[in-house]
Amino acid sequence: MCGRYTSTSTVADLASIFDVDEVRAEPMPARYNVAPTDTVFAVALRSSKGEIADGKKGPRRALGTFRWGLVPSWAKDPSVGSRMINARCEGISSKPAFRAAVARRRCIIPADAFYEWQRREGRDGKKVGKLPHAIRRRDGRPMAFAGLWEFWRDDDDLEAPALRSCAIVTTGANELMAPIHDRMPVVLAADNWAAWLDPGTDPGAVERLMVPAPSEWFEAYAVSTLVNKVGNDGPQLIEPLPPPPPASGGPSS
DNA sequence: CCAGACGTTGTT
DNA sequence: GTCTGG
DNA sequence: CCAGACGTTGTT
DNA sequence: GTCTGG
Repeated sequence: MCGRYTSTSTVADLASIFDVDEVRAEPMPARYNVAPTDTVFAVALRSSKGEIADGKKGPRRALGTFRWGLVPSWAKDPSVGSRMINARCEGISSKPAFRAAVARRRCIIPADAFYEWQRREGRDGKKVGKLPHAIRRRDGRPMAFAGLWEFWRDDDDLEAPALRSCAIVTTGANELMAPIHDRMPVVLAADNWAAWLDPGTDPGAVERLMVPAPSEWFEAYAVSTLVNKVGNDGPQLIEPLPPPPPASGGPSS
C-alpha cells in the first residue's frame, strides 16, 4: 500500500513537469514524511462546475492542495477520511466510497519517493519488526500516483469552505516490490496522465491504467525507522540504512 | 421497509 | 448518496 | 503507514 | 485488541 511518502519538488517544478497551467497552491517546504490527513499537492482537471478553479476559460490542469484521506460527499464529518487513504483498484468502481470519484474525479498526486514497511522475522520465525524502505524513480523525476479526489461540505456550516480530499489508488506489487510488500501505489506513465485525468476516458481504459508500473523504473532500499514517527521530517529519512553489523555468533560461539 | 455501512492492511 | 443486511 | 490512546456527563 | 490521529 502506500501510507507515507515524500514531497520535495517545488511548486514551480511540479507545474512544469505536469504541464499545469494554473497553480492554486501555496508553496510548501520539502517534506520527507507526508502522512495521512496532511495537506498534499495534486493535479486535477478544471471542471465545468468550477470545482477546482473558477469559470475562467483556457487552463486545463490545476495544481491544488488536498487533504490526504478521501472524505466522501455523504460523510457526516471528515474523520472517515483517515481510513480512506488508499483505494484498492480491484473492484474500485463498485465501492460506495470511491465510485463517484473514480468515474469523475481522478487526479495525479506527485511524490518523489514512497515508503513501504517490510515485515521481517527472526531465524526462529519470531517477529523482529518492520523495516521501512524508500522507493524512488531511477531517473530522479517525481512519480505520478493515480489518485481520486472528493468534495465535502459540512451540512451544519454551509458557509465554511469546502474540503477537497484525495486517496491514492493501489495495485499489486511488481517484481521489485514483491519482497518488500504485496501492494504498491499505481504510478502512471507520463503518456497516460491525460487519459487518467480526463473524466471522459472510457471506464475500460481507466481500468487498464490501474496496473503495477515496471520494476525497471524504480530503486528500493532500506531506511531507518525515523520515518515511523510522523513528527520526524528531513532528508535523513531517505538516507540508505547502513548495513547491519556482521553477524556476531550470538550468545555462544 | 429502515438501519447501518461506506476502507485498507496484515495476521491467524 | 447508495448499497447491503435484517 | 505507525504511534498512541483506550472515558463520561451534560449542554448548545 | 482495536480504533483514532497524524
